[in-house]
Amino acid sequence: MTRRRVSNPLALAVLGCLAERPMHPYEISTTLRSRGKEQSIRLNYGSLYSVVESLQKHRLIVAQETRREGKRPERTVYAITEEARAEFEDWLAELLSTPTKEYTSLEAGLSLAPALPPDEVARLLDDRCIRLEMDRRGLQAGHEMARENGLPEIFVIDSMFRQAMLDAELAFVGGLATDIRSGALAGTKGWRRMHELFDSGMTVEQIMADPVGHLGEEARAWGQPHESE
Amino acid sequence: MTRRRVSNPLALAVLGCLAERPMHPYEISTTLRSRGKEQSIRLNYGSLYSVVESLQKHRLIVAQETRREGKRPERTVYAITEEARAEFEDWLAELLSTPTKEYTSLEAGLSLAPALPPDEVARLLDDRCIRLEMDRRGLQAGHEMARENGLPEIFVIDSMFRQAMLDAELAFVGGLATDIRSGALAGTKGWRRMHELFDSGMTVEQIMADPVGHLGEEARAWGQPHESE
DNA sequence: GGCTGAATACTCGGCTCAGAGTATTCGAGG
DNA sequence: CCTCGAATACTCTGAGCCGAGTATTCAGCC
Repeated sequence: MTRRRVSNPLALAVLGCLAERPMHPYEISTTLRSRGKEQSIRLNYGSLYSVVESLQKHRLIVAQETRREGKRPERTVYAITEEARAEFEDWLAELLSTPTKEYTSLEAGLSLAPALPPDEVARLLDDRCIRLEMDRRGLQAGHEMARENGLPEIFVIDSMFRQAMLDAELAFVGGLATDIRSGALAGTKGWRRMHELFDSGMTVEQIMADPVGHLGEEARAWGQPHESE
Repeated sequence: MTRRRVSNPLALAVLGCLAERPMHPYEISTTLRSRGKEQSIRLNYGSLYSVVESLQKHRLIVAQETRREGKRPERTVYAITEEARAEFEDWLAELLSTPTKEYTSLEAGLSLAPALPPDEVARLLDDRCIRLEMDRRGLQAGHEMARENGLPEIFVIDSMFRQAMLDAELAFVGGLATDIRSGALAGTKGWRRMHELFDSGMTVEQIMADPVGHLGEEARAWGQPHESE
């Protein structure tokens, strides 16, 4: 049991919608989309309907009426329960106040980066910078449009956060590419030497049998596991 | 089909290990842990074994031998295929060069934050800052320890990235809490007024029937969906 | 008045993933 | 020499998630 009865953030958004007024699932999805929330909360039909069902099972929402309009498929309108209003606020408060470890793909990539030669990594990171800058311009344009439409910052705060993170990533990645090329990043010399040895047909095992001999004094501690807690 | 035959980043780490030498799954897991990669790549047994099976199914790794040592459970040693070496490098290059949209829980929280009153949000964000600073100290300590052990920066670059992101989050969240309290964040006045009306028993629907009347001139555009692409 | 494409409103099956549980062996300490 | 906990090496099951697919209606346009 993952602490919360229902753990998908989409469920929180559903509760948020139903806290305003009863709706049927499809209406929830269009509401969320029209408010731009699907940028911040993963939304797709499969998850939506299973989340709704799960919320219902846990009595956080109740089916209010099932009716059909004309010959359209029938729609079930759900309402939030009193208990769930408290749950909603509590959960939202937790999201805001409590950081949780999140795994990003760049982090995964960086952790394995030494497997590629340094200059290639630098080139790939430059590539990334270009793409990040494009994304950034997109976000920026969205903010300008929001402002022109009189939509205040608080309603696009999630997007502003994304932009701040994007800026930080841009700064880090750009700096890293530079430091790899200049050698300012500690360990780059050994890293480069290692790939030269690979190119001349050596294997990791051969090199690691005598790191200092092959890579120089700086490689003395490389074999050792880095504990930390 | 999600582009890559196997999409879990753990699979990439597995290929990375097997690129060094053949191993059995449990050895892969201990290797990854001893190198601190489980901080950057989600690793647990269930996923490890299903990822290995999936890699095998797609002929990216092959079972080399199955042997038992004493009465220990038998272990299957896997080796990487030539094809998979290329796949590994290509995938890793993609991770580094191509940003992908990632959903974070804070972003989800921020997108729904207007549902709580501004002063409570500011308080929650202060809380978050405290916790972020604790996490930051932990990372910092890890880096100092790594340096003392002679482990160069390139081998903890993923952790340094995490720290950079953490710093950016800290700056954003701290600034946001301040701006909410000072009113420097556009829309805060209406946001606060709205919760005062809630407290006096009004519903979202009643307010939204006449936003300007209830919230003032700045709320003219609030009902409208914010398109942007 | 018939066609087309967008919008409405879901359903379904397969795949991934988590993580608790199991069974054995080894080493240290009393 | 016996026990107890840590390490070894997985297995299993159910929950969650995805997104392509389905079926219908409606508005616009020639």
